[in-house]
Amino acid sequence: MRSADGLSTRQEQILAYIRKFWIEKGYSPAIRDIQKDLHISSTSVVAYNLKILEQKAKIQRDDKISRGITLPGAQSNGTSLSTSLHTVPLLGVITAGSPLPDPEDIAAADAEQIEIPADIVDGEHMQGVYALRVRGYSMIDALIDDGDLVLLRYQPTADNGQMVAVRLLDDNAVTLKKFYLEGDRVRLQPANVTMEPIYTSPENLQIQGRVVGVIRNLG
Amino acid sequence: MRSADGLSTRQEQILAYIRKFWIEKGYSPAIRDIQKDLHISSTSVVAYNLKILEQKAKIQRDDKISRGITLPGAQSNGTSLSTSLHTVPLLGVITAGSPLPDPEDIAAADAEQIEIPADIVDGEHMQGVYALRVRGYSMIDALIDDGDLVLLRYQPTADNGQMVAVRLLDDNAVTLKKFYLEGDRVRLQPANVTMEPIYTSPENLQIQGRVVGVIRNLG
DNA sequence: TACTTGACAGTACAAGTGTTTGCTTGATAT
DNA sequence: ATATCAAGCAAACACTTGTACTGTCAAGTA
Repeated sequence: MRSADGLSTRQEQILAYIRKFWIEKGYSPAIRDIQKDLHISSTSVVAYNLKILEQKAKIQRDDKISRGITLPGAQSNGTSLSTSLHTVPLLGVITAGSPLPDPEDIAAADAEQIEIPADIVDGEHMQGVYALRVRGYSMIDALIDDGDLVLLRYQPTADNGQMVAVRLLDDNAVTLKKFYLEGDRVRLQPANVTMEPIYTSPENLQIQGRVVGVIRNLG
Repeated sequence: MRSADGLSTRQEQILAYIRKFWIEKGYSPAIRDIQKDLHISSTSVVAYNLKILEQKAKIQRDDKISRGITLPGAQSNGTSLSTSLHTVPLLGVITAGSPLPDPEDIAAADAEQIEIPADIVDGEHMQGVYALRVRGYSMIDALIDDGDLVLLRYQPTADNGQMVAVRLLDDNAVTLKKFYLEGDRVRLQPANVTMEPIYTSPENLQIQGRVVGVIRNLG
C-alpha cells in the first residue's frame, strides 16, 4: 500500500507518530519510542524506514544524535521565478474551545506541508513556523473562525494579550487562547463573550507558539 | 552576579545557549553540548544549574530523556521542498471610494504578485483569481479585518449572500459587500451592524469578483 | 530453479547522555 | 575558629539510544 507520496503505510504511521510526539512532548521520539508505540518488532525496522523517510525529505536527521529527528518545516522556496514562498508544516487541529484532552486529534489530522504567502510572515523569522487548523468558535471575536488555518511561530514566552497555542500539562491538551499573566497565575482568555477564561499556574502550561497569521478558505 | 530573574550569570548563559541551539538545530542540546561549548569543566555543573533552571520554571525536563529539555513551548522545524505554487496579483486596496482596475488587468505585468497556499483555492479554478488588501471595518462581522488580504475570483454574477467586490458605476467606487438581489434592486450589505446597506439598481453595479479566501498577517 | 529485492525480525554492540558520589573552594554566619 | 552552604570540579556509573550484523520470508524475475 502506497500513498500519493510513495510512502508505505508504515512510513506514514511513523511520520504521523513523530509529528504527534513532537507536538505533545516538545522533542522528537527515539527510535525505541516509535518501535514500542507502533508495536514494531525491531528497532532496525524503524531505522530502515527512517532512512527512507529521510531520503524522501520527509524528515531530517543528524547522525548519532539522540532524538535528532527534525520535521521539515519553514524554508523559503528555491524557485527563482517566484519572489517568495514558504512552506510550513500543518501539524494538526487545535481546539479553540475547551481544551480537549485528546492528543489523538492532532495525529489524526493528516500532517501535510502547506504553502503560505511570504508577506504573512517575515522571511527572516520563518524558523519554527507551523500551522494548525482551528476547531470551534472560541476565538470568533478575534476574527478566527471554525476551520481557519492559523500560523504559529514558536515563542518561549508570551506577552499579555498575545494569542498563543498553549499546552496544559495537567490535561495534556492544547488550546488556542489569549494569554494574560496576572500575578502568579495565568488567565487564558477565549475571544468569545459567551465563554469563560481558564485560570492556571505558569508551571502548568507550555507555550507552543504565537499566532502570526490566519488563512481562511471560503472557496 | 544575579539577573532580575534571580539567575546567576552561568544560568543565564546556559539558558541563552539552549535557546540558540534549539533555533539552530531544531532539537535541544545534551548536557555535554552545553558543557563543551560554554567551557564548563564538568557535566555535573551543568546538571546542577539545569536543576535550578527547572525549579525556576525556565526550562522543563523529562527525566532520563536524552535532549529532553524543552523551553516553555518548543516547536521544531526543518526543511523541505515545495511542490505547488500559485501566484495571484495583488491589484490594490479595496476601500469605499477607491477605484479598482478591471479584472481584465489581472495579468498586468506591473501588478504585484503574491503567492498563496495551494489549498486555499482549488487549483483548477485559479483562473481570474486576484487579491485585494482590505481597508476599513465594514466586513468585521464576516471576520474580515482591516488590513486583511482577500482573495477574489472574477465572476460576473453573484448569488444572494455571497461576498463580492462590486463597482458602483455612479460613484466609480469599489466596495466589499454581501450581495442580495431583492426584486429589481440590489442590496449591498456590509457585515457590520453599525453600517447601513447600500441600495442600487443592477444596472449601476458591476460585480468584480467573489471572495474565496482571507489571509491575515498578525506577525 | 536460482537469483534478486523490499520489508521485517532479533540481537548485540558502541556511542551518546543523564545521574551520582565524593572532593574542593570561597563566602557568610554563628 | 567552626559550621554552613552555594558553586564548582572530576570521575565513575548506568541508562538511553543509534547503528550494525545476521537472518527470514514473500514476491518478483531471468
